[in-house]
Amino acid sequence: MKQRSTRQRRLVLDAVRARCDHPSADQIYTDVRAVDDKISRGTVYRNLNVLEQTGEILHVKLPVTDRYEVRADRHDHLICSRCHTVCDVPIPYDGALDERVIEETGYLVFRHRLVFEGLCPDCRKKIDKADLHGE
Amino acid sequence: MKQRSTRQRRLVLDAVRARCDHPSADQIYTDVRAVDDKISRGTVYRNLNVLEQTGEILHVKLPVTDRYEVRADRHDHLICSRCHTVCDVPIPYDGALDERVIEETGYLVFRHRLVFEGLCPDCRKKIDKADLHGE
DNA sequence: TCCTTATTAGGACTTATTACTATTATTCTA
DNA sequence: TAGAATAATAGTAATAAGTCCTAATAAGGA
Repeated sequence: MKQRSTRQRRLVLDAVRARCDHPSADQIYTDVRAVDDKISRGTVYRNLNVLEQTGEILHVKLPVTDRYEVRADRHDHLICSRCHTVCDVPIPYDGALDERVIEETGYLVFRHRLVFEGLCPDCRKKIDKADLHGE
Repeated sequence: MKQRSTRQRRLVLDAVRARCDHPSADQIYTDVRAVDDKISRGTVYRNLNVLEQTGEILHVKLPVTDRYEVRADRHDHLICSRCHTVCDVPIPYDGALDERVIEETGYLVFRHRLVFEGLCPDCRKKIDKADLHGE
């Protein structure tokens, strides 16, 4: 089952690369449709999975919905509870945590997913303003 | 909008308390239906949300689906990729991580969610056996 | 160029969850 | 303790995110 290079697959990869944020499958679908309005939803989902398998993109599973990004190395994420913007955390992935859990539990641990929840600087400002107005 | 104590709400809380694992909303729905086959899905979902708001139960958002449990303190989770069993990690919640991310990013961080992915001891055994048989 | 088969479009389907609406029942107050 | 106000309910429809299916298409090796 050797993989073929199709126009649709390239479009999906380009779409993920073109975004600097962490788009959802549906956002990628929308972007790709803007270039080719014949591409089907199933094709986009399947290719996102394929590209994840080959390591070309990263599949970030968030507490809410799945997101994708181009970075292939492991790292943690930060999501704003108000505007739902996602960003990477500038602290390295801590593999020692996985080792520690293996020792403590007897599980075989592949990896962990660490997501911080909070408010981004923009939303903090907006909420402070709203407070002044008695909301 | 003061909250009322209803039979259905108590049933939902009892159902979460009765389980030692991390049931999904649908599992709770099934359990509650076994006691009262008139309770509606919407009521179960709504009450799980209400009980989370009041702090009576904990809402654990996993990379896959949402789960609930009675423990009200923060802690991390471990999910088996094969049988999807969830368990608590016997390592304390690290609040210092949140502080560190606040300093590094300018976000206001409420909390983090840390989920380890791996294989539970049972599934490890089963997979080892399967290997011996050349699967 | 031709053949094999991976991949596709398009739609049906599934699963988890929320929204809607008329009805019921809890709790406050007289 | 009865009656009123309204929170909560059952039941169902609707939505969202993603998977599955099938006949048609096209990539890429011989």
